[in-house]
Amino acid sequence: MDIKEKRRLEELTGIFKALAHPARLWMVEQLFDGEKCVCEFVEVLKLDFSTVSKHLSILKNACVVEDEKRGKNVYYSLRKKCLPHIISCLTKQDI
Amino acid sequence: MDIKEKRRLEELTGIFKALAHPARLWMVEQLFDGEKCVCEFVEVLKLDFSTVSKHLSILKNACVVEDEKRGKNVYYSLRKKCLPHIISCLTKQDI
DNA sequence: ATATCACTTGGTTATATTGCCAAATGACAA
DNA sequence: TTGTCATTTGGCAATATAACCAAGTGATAT
Repeated sequence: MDIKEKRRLEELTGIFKALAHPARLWMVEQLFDGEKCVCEFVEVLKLDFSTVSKHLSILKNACVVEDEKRGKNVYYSLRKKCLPHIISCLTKQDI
Repeated sequence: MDIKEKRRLEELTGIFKALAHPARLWMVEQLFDGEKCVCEFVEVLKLDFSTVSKHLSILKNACVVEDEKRGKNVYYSLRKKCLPHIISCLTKQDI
């Protein structure tokens, strides 16, 4: 296994790691129907602002989501557009 | 968020967790072109037999792979057949 | 300029994951 | 039966992850 292959695997596992937490996966699913700002997540998840922010930065670093600051708020939106399809595949039994 | 929704998220994150390790992801990819026995993985990964076996059991518990004992060997094969497609989607930039 | 709002970053502690070694298991072979 | 091979399980130490609180930042409002 060469260095290039190792980097490919690390990038891919980075995406899976990012999705491998209930709060993060839930937030990703919320983005399926459009952007949300951080405070909207904090309200529902009942986690500390800092915790939610860190979760989102993990998703951002993995290129799963992207952010945009507008006014006082930061809006997150889905970057990996295939995720709704992927999650639907994985949810079905034995496909 | 109700109990059923929590269980759904945990099952899904279980799959992503299983894929969120380079050695496990690599093994999953090896299974794309057919079953392999544990010793074949051990040889290439240069990890302890016990380590590889535990990795495979994580993948099995997440329903990503299945195993079958034949003679002295245990053969693992892919159960989530959509994974080649999923990985190809996630590998492409911004899709 | 100062305050406030909506975050992000740093630091700490609790918990989970990963790796190895050693020991147990289960199938086949002698 | 005794041994060996292929694998799993148990236990432990090292490392990584996740949560909170506190402090920092950067935009708007006063």
